[in-house]
Amino acid sequence: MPVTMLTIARDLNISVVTVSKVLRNQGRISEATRERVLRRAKELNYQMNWVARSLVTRRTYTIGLVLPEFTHPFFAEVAQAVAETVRPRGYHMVLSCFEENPEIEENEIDSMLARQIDGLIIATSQPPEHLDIFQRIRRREVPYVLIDRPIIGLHACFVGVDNQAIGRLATEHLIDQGCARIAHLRGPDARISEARMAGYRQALAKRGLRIPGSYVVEGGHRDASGYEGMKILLKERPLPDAVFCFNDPVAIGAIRAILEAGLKLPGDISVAGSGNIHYSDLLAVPLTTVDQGSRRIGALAAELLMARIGVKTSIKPETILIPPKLVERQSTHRIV
Amino acid sequence: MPVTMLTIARDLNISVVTVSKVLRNQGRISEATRERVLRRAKELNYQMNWVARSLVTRRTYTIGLVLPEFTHPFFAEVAQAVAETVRPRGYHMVLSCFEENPEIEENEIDSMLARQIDGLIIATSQPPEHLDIFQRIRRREVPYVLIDRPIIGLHACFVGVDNQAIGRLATEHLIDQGCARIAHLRGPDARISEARMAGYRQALAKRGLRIPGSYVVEGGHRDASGYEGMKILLKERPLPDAVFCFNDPVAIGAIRAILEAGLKLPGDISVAGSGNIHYSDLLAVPLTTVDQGSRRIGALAAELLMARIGVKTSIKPETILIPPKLVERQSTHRIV
DNA sequence: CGCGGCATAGTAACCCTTTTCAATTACAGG
DNA sequence: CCTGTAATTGAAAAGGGTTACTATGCCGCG
Repeated sequence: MPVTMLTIARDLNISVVTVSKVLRNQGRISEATRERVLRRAKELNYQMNWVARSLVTRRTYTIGLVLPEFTHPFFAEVAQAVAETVRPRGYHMVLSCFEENPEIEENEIDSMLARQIDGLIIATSQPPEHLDIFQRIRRREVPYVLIDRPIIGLHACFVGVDNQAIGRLATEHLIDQGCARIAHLRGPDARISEARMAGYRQALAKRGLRIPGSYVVEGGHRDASGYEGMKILLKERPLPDAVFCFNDPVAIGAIRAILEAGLKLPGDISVAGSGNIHYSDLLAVPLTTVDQGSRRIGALAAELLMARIGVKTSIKPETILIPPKLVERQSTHRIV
Repeated sequence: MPVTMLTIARDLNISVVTVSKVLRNQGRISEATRERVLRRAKELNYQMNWVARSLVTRRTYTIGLVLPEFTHPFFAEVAQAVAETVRPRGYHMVLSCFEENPEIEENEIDSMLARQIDGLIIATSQPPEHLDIFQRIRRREVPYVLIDRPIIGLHACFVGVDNQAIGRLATEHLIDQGCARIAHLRGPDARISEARMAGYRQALAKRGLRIPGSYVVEGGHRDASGYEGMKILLKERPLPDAVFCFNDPVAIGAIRAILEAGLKLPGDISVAGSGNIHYSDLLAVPLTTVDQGSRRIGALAAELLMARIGVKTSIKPETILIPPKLVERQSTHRIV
């Protein structure tokens, strides 16, 4: 019932091969038949069956984007950038969200591989001791690039932000504002969180500041854990005069806790986050943050991936670190 | 090179048909061969080629989600809900973002159809006079459900919020708070925006309030146009004492304009939005808004679609209107 | 007149799986 | 020993394209 190349071929008393060649603009075809084919195709409203084509060409013109969640503005922006980069080149993007669950992530990737996607962009949650899935990707010879969360020792492309620089940038800024008792609400136990904390410590060391160990509180990556973490910090004596937060949601949670405690912000405590999420300039207190260039990460990752699709010679993996940029707002204004 | 059913079949000296049957748990197969096949498949790490399967079954187990943008929190939440609903049923989601451009939307949908997706969820930008694309979808007999933006007269499933109720709810709330000069920053010229305005007018009429026509300002759907629109409203005399905004981003823009003008919020002017986007309780002034149940919209649309995939008897289109819920926050607190 | 060369069209095989239906085997019953 | 039935297995044909190679016709040229 659906119109295929065979329909056109029979109508015109030619072979499907000729139709195929015309439709792909490939091979020597006389102008006359080319036009007949094109016209009939339009009349019948012929649409290529990409599944059939994919079966033989082994290209689906579809890439997979695997993210922990979309509702986090950072990932939403990455996704949009990837989609926009990839669309003009005729690629589709299948999107999967694994809710920070490594098993779901693994299954989704396997399932994408089974569907023969041409490439993968992944913000992985795999622990460093369980990297099977990447071997499986490699065995299939599907190019992939990691974003946001690097895995050291994995011979793979990576596009992300320089997390240590984020920690340095934010902390130095707080020091520059006159803060001396700078606490840190760190993220979940993972590479990123550690890098940011390393930057934090580095900045403190460079400026000769010593901070009690209890000033660093481990938490999650959402506002709820920022709220809880800040409540712990608020019991510290002496009270910190600044907090560098793992990311903006955590900072937002922290701000809520601070304001609830009746403290002034800025004034009693300054807060800096990271991510520069949309609307962070419209919060209760406009948030000083570090921009991670989420759109650039998405666009660059997509371009890197495109460049690797279809080239047999496995090029050397590439790592792109986007330098972060401080965005100064009210939450860290100097108290005069 | 890749391991296929044929690889397994040859290894075991049986036919691919048998392998296929085992792998699908279908047809009568002796326990002995079933186990041999399963074991060999695991040994070889066999992965089904879904493209090949799709070609014959005409099912890709992939649905398309077509949105104007992901960075808008509403759509991000919808997307996440769709993904989570669809994943446990073995479906993938290809996501496309058309940047409010009807032509891109059309192309993307066509291209998804060519890739044989099993169903579509669309937040369309097509003008009511140009509905070709929906005919094309229908001709392919691909089920689809519209979300967020209905098209009257199009015999199609729809899941969205009751926009008129949103306008009523927000406006009545403002009236209850003692406001009498209630302005409206309406959205772009489209059905949604009109419905919300209709609800706004309805509430005013019901309470016997008359409002000058200049109190309604047309704009876009982003914070920038809320900012501009509010600046226009601020020139009105008498000054409005409340604004019902098309959505939260517009409300956020309006708040910025109000605060910049040195007015008190709430106090001089109350602001209500719609959407209840993540973080709207953490804004400079926590925003009273109307929750649109974005997650429910995504989940219900996905379920509706799933229910229609694979059933030949084209069921009657269904319309689900989610009743909105008022979320009261500081931006409309009664001034005592 | 025969041959090489070019432009165009077509044949057959293949991509990997499912589906339909026929073939084979085993076994019970007459 | 023959027949009928049930349980397994397999052969062949899709499904809609692409690819490599072959066939055809026409031309100019030695």
